[in-house]
Amino acid sequence: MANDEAQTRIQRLNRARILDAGLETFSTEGFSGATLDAIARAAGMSKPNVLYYFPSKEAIYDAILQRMLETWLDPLRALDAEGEPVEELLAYVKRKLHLARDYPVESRLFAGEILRGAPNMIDRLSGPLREMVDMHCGVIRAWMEDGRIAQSDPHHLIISIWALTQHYADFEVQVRAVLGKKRDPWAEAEAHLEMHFRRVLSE
Amino acid sequence: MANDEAQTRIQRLNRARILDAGLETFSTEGFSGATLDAIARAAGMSKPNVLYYFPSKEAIYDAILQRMLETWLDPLRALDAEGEPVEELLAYVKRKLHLARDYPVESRLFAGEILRGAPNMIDRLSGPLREMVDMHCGVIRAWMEDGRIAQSDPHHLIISIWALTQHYADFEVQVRAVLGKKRDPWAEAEAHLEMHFRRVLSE
DNA sequence: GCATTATTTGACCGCCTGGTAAACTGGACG
DNA sequence: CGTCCAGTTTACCAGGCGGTCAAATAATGC
Repeated sequence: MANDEAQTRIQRLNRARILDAGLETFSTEGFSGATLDAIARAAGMSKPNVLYYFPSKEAIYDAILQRMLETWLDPLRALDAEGEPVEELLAYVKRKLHLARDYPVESRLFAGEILRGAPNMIDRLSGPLREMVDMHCGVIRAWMEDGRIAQSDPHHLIISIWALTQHYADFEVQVRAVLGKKRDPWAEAEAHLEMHFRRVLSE
Repeated sequence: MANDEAQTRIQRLNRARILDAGLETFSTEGFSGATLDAIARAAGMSKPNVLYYFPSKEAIYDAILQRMLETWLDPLRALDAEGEPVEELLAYVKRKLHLARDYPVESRLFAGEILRGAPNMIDRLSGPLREMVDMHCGVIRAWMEDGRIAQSDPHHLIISIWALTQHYADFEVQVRAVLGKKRDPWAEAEAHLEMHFRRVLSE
């Protein structure tokens, strides 16, 4: 038998196709609403073939969450302690907003999982994610103590960035409904958030 | 036959019990994940009895959404144009935050419906809700033109209030995971948001 | 009391679901 | 050619789903 690591070209391809199809399906239908048939159809293969690559529906879901957290959150790791604080944080907001804009599907899947109480993700939240946030908070707190940005709770500052950027992706229908059809939510959001956080951060 | 309006005491009671049970079930399981059996069990009656009061699962869901929007959003209608602008808006933030804190189930159901693209709510979003928001924006815009609060886009200001307050309810698991077990998200959120918006609104 | 109507339920149906078994395909290697 | 095996599919199953029906039970009006 092949060992764990060995994967043929076709295996990698089909696994990826299933994960892509599942991402789309789970994010729009929810975990219960998504059916294996729908995922298989979206992946362009038969249902048993899907189950040839993954042991169960939940295994697909878990694999999607894992892949997402590994790749999706990557641009958020950097927060340069040596940079100019305000510009550094505004760049962070911008990166996060673009992440939400360019990967709304991932954003919604993430939101859906958390809405349900994060049954398949809670350990990653209080593990890796929390460490990342705590690291950021260390940098931010230092900036605050040096008087380079306004004082506030670093954790809640991060939370507010996440809340505002995610909102434009997750609640896009509501945002569009409230703004009307002729406006461009994402462009406006970028301008508004820059000004918004400039005020929040300025001493 | 009884006309449309006539409802016996027991009808009102049981309809309400079903809506309460459905609210709980739908918000934690999602529309597809919630089963009529689960709703019936939560309401303390048999499944056919539930379907005696509502023609279908979706009818229950719609009725819940309607009741929710009518009662849940009520405290947000008021925005006194005669009051002191900053305090008026901070009071609005506080009301919205307490709404999220005291009715997290409603908040999550609302969020879940919007995540899915608001298939059963889109008309209410672009109708009544939008009118309410536009009204608020009128008051806010007047305040800005009088130079009583800082200039920004009123719609996005409202959106930012909604985003930040909803986030603490809808993403409560994540907030708790990031903050750690010993902290009190809601108390901290209230303090942080007051300071946050004071800065955003101050000239 | 009785008749009538409103409410409740157990039994049931057809459909769809996640998942399985076994057979089939096509290329690699001898 | 035949063997082998990763990859794929057809046929299928047991259980759960939303929903129906007819019969039983409680209220209600007289």
